[in-house]
Amino acid sequence: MRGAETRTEIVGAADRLFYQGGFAHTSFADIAAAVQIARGNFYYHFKSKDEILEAVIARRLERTTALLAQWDEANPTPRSRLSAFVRLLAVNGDKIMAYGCPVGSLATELSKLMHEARGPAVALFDLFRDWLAEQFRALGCSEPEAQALHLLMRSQGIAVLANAYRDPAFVAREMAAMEDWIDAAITPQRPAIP
Amino acid sequence: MRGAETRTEIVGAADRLFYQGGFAHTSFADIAAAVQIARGNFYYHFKSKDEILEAVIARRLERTTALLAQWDEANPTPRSRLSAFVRLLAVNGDKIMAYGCPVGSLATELSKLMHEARGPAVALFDLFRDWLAEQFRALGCSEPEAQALHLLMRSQGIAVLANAYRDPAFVAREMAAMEDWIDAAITPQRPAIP
DNA sequence: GACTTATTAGGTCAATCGTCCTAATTGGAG
DNA sequence: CTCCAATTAGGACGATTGACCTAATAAGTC
Repeated sequence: MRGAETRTEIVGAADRLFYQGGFAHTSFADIAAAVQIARGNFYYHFKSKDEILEAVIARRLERTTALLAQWDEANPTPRSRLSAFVRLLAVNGDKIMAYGCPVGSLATELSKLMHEARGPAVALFDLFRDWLAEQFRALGCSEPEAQALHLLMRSQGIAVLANAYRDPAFVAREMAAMEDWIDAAITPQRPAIP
Repeated sequence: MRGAETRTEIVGAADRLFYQGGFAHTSFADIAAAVQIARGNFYYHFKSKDEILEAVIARRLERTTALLAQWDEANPTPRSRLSAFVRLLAVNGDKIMAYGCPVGSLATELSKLMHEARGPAVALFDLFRDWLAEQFRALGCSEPEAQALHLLMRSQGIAVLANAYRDPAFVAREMAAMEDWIDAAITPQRPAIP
């Protein structure tokens, strides 16, 4: 059963390298060097590079699902759960400033490559969107899905500019603005996205 | 002087291809096919692929500067100029849904490649940021640069999600939300980013 | 029209890419 | 211990990459 471990190591290294350097720019040689494995050995575990990408996306889907479940556990109220989402920008602040958002940058790259895995990559967005919408719905908001996409939109915009300018103050300021927007959005008298 | 025309054609084709398929994924063969030119001939006009990228960024800086000047001309008030910025999301809607934002996606890619042209690419953001800040300053806002970055952030977030979901309704909704935010931001009694 | 420069065409280069194949090695089952 | 399957190591493949070189051509200039 050593094979399964190797496969996991490959997917883990590929995940990290795809995030840091992009999918197209990461070669088998790069992954092989990271895992300390022979190059040809990849094809015992994966038939092609695209198959590694599939596995990486599957891994991210699993880990994201687990993260959202953990947020559900750790936060009793929908409002505090939304804050957990906002705080992710601070938790991963350094990585985001160095490499951008793993979800957004992968989806954008696969779109440009016209890669068939674009759909599965966008499914990562779906996880966050549906989870966020669930929180807004629990808070009695009128348009939970639109509000979820709005939060997702802001997090993506923050990630892109954080990566471009690498300014922690900007991230902190926009995180606070997100919190303010949430508070305003869940106040009944103000209906939609202000 | 045919040489200058050829160079312009090369840069124009490279600009489009870099946008549509990304910088790393676009080969000399791709550009050559687009311009109908011999591959080896590139090196008369450019010493390397990186030099083509420099020229593409320079071209984008020029064209963006011209666009902003045109917005200044066409719009008498700072408020209407801000709307011109928002409308860009609709004007380029189809391209954004297909390829994302040319500025954001290039900056993100060059960041991952650790390419030296990342700085010049981010300078494209500077043009928009400074121009937006000028409008907020003219409107007597207290933090024009932060507000400029906020608008830039929103446009980037919209571009990423528009590219991911390809949903025109989402873009239209968020454009309207941007306009509402601007109106609230330039109302004196409400200070900063709400 | 001769001459010189600017421009282009076409071919070659080593390096690297993803892919594939086969022999060696490992490790558990009988 | 033996044997068989699982796993790994290592090299070779054709294709493509960015880069470079040189000869042919076009375009002015005198």
